Amino acid sequence: MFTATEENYLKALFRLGALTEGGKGPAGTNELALELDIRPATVNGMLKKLREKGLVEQRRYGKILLTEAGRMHAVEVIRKHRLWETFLYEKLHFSWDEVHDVAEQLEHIRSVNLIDRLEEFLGYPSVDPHGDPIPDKNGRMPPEVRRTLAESEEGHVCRIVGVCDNSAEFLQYLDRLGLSLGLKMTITRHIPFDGSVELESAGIRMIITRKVAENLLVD
Amino acid sequence: MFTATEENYLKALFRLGALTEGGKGPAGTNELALELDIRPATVNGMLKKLREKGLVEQRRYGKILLTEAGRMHAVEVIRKHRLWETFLYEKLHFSWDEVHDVAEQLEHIRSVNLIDRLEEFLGYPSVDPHGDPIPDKNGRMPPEVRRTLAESEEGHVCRIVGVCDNSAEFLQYLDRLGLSLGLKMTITRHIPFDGSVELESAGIRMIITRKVAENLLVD
DNA sequence: ATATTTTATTAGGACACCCTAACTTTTTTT
DNA sequence: AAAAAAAGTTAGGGTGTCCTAATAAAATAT
Repeated sequence: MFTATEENYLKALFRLGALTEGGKGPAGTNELALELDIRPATVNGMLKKLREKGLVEQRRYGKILLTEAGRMHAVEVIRKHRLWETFLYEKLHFSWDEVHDVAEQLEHIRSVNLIDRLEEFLGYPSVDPHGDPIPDKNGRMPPEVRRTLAESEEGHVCRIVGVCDNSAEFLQYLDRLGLSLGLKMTITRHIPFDGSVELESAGIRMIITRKVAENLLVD
Repeated sequence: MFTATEENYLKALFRLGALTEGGKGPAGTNELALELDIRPATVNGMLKKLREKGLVEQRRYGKILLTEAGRMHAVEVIRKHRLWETFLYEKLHFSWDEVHDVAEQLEHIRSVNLIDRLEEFLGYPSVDPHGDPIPDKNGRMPPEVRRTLAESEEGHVCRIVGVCDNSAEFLQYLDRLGLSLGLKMTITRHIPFDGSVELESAGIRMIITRKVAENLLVD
């Protein structure tokens, strides 16, 4: 049906919010090229193909929008990616920052049954190891409740459910801080001076910077 | 390192026994083309590339031999294929005849850790769902004890551990006969007239043809 | 409103992998 | 040993995905 390359274009467009409703609004050729790390001229050619396949709408010199078919398939690929990430993390004990690159390959495996059976095997998870929601087989995203640690109230007991920044740099830094997915903690204090957050977890007290707090999602 | 296409060529050569020691001996361009369902002219070009990469040895108009590097990589791909097949069969409950096509894609996923972690997760299996041995991470095949049902002695109690013929046609036929991997049975009688084998399993008596018996591996 | 900058597109080329048709070399048959 | 058959190779194309360089259109700044 679709090549791995085409799927990557759709996924990137979805990430950029190339949807009519909500999101950051429609994307342009250059923006997409930047996201994919592919030259605009190449992207331009590929967009022609995606238009002809009815996955994308775009007028000459105009912005790019995913069609309903395009959006559906993008979500399908995202679903595969997140389920594979969950598998790698939970079953094969990959670390938080290792899962992405492998999932990037696994998401393109074509099989009628594979992904639904994987989902069943994993026990129908609703979020991946980064805390991102996993769409169901009909393309529906579970309702997302994203509150960052920075927004959480003092005295609140919560659990890390995800991150905003998915870079290996950030994820490795979290590991060094001893912060990992699922970690339960108490927010001891918000420090007004620089926005740092003081918290306590497993008897250990620590202070994390505002920037880290803003990139940690909690329940 | 290697493309999926190159890996498929190496795998096919290994299957054809393009090794100095043992096997069916070296393969030719046409034979390889037939195995891969690719035209000889195309195969010829690809062989040039594999020669330049040091994976294959071949003189003009001569037979093809895998080099040590070529053999090692072929075995690595076979290892991946068989471990994925085991995963699909045991964990995701794919049927015997469904696993191959998906494993054919999964075997090309590139990752330093993935396959070793998968192997650990599966508990270091020594054979795949078809009864074929799974090479270890150093490329060594476990000793293969392949006895077919046709060669088994009367009165012997054994278990189906694999098949010789991997075609979907055969595997589906086995399903219809109620024969599946791991099935325990007693060989009641060898019928000299046509080579049929009478057996008993879970209180049910059945007769299978010589051809089927020759394609069933037992322990 | 014109000049500048940004964005989109076209033109022309490269590489991987596949094809058919024609040709050459080797092997087999007679 | 010559003819026929089989196996291997070369020539010339096609598609998919990428590139750089040049050009055209749109958006922004002056």
